[in-house]
Amino acid sequence: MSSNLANGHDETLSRRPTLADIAREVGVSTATVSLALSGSPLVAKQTARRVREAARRQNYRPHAIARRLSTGRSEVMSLFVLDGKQHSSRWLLSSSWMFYSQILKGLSVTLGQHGYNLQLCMVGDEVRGWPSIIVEHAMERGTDGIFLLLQDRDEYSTLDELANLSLEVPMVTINCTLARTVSSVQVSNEQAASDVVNYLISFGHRKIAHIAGPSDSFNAEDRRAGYLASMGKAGLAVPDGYLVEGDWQMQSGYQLVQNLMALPVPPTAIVCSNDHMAVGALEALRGMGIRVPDEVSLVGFDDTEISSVVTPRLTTVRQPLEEVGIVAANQVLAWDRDVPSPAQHTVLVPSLVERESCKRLSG
Amino acid sequence: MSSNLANGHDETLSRRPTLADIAREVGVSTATVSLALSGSPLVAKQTARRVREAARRQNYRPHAIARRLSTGRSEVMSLFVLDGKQHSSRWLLSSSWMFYSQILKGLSVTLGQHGYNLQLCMVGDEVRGWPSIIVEHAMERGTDGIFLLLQDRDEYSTLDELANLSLEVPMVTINCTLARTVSSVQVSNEQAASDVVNYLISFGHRKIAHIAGPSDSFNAEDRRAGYLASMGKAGLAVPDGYLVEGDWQMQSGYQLVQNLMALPVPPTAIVCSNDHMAVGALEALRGMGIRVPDEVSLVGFDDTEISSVVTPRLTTVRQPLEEVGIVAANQVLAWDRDVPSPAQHTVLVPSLVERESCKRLSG
DNA sequence: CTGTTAGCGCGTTCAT
DNA sequence: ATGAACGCGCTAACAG
Repeated sequence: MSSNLANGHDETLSRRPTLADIAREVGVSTATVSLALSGSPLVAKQTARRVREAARRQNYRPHAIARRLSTGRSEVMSLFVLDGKQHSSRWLLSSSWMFYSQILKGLSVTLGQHGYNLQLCMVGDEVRGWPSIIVEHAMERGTDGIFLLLQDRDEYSTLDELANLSLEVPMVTINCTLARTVSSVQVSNEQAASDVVNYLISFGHRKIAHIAGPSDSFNAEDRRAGYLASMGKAGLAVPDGYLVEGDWQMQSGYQLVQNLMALPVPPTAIVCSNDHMAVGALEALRGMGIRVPDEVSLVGFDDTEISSVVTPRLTTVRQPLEEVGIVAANQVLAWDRDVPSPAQHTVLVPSLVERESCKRLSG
Repeated sequence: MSSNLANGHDETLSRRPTLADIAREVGVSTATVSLALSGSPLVAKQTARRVREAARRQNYRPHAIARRLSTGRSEVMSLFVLDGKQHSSRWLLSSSWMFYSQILKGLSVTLGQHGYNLQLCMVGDEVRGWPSIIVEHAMERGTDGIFLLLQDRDEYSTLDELANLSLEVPMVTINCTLARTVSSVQVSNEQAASDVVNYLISFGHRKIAHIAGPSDSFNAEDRRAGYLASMGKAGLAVPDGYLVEGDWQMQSGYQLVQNLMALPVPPTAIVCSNDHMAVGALEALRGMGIRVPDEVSLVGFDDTEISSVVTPRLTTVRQPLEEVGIVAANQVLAWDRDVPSPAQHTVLVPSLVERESCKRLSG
């Protein structure tokens, strides 16, 4: 019945209670209190109960930082999102975020279940030398694990700097493989693109074009490679002008598709490296009076929300991104327990989402 | 020219160098080293140089956790994203993420500039008693500031628990005001909705309906209030059936607009509480052969990407979300410097994005 | 200018 | 079953 709510123990004490305070009240030592509160069987039931009560009465909370110093575990994992060297407006691209968000969820939840906090560090264009930032974090022991979410190819020097430097902290790259020695988790965009082309081929298409993404993007390159692989394997030619490069934005899809259709032999199917460019293409085609999918089949990538909003609804590729986060989390968690586990490289498979923008070629 | 790269100092020493190690090499005390490395003017230029060199040679990094324990600052701020009591699929809602992402950027960048790390904690439906999680974080001194991103109204008990409990850590709620005593940053959704209605009135509309969001959402309620306020102020009636409630999803907009148009006196303009429902409404109207904006004007909310993709492009409301993050960050940073600053409540104003889905009523 | 010393709060021996 | 003592690595207050 103390009138002092904030601090049940009747002392003029603005500072937070520590193990010593509660030890004093119960009349035992700090060691006993520590053991009791962590549920050790070494302490007598009776004592443990009294300790817990005192702790509650004093509104005691362990000091996380002190615990971390003592145990040597920071209880924190860090996610570095490298936003590439693009315009800083890149962060606002919905396509980037539908990407980040699901991975974030996977990481956050999985790590949370294991008692880790997730630190988010967005590194934008403005920050030169991001590797040093990461190294610093790791070496200051502010983190027990590092996730590196990369979108764009970067200078090799920086990559190596990171791969070679032994951080003594588990690290996994997400969305790409930096080096054989550094664990990674990614989705096989190459296979996805390949599947898409095969799908179109099974619909009787032979004149298949590709609107790729920027060549410094990992995903764009993989998708391009998958496209080329399937075309080659099927013995289909890729005429001049069939493989063009956009910048992810709708506008570029809008313009590039016009070049495509102006070709001597225009394609009957177009694989776009993301949904936005596909939607741009869709609009341009509509403007040109070319019907989708009757005259041209169209495929997007990412299964963004817009792909199910446009008319016709866009056939696209969905990536299991939440699982990417979960797998990545589990990889560093594994490293954390039995030290230096060898690098693992996980590749998850995407799935084709069939909607209305593709049609079997009649005749 | 040591052959031991990992540890320039020639000792069989796998552990990381500490202040003591480098102090020993230079022949000064740890205190001097500490001061020198933090660039204190109290130390002789000569000594400082030698210290820096030794530090570099030994590849020394300060131990962040030790520093934090010593200084009492955790160097961390925490963002709690409360995902409401909805289906856990809520996290995947793009509309939520276009919301989160911009705020995240504002927070992350601003805090980073001040030497703080951002911890992200997603609290979903599955976690009962989220307030205790937050309290725990705060009381364990694992964080120097708390951001609370709330979407849905929650039980009052939990709110009060948080508002009353003095955390001794600055806290600001984002997107709503929990209590007068707790700082907050938000966008005036009420004014936004009000502006929208006035805009439609200025176009000659008088029969204006509203498809609201779920009533347990802060934003939905504010928008509904703004709608009612402007209607009332203009002396316009809100007939039975003109105010309906959806669930944010396209599907609900699709269905509700059909009820609206089946009314004895159907509206000539409809304010939807988000873009998704507006797009759903758009599709339904198209299906019913009702042209937008010629026969019915339509307004969305959020300026989601889809709003500029559909035909006609949707007039909507944009919120300055990145600025919300920046302001929130600055508020806790201010608190952090000169302690207990009084609660501040900032309200930012949204802006109407005029596109093609509204038309002046002719006649 | 520099060294000494005392915490910071907790976990963890090793005695008893 | 419990207590005393030490270590984690750094900063801060004071002494010289």
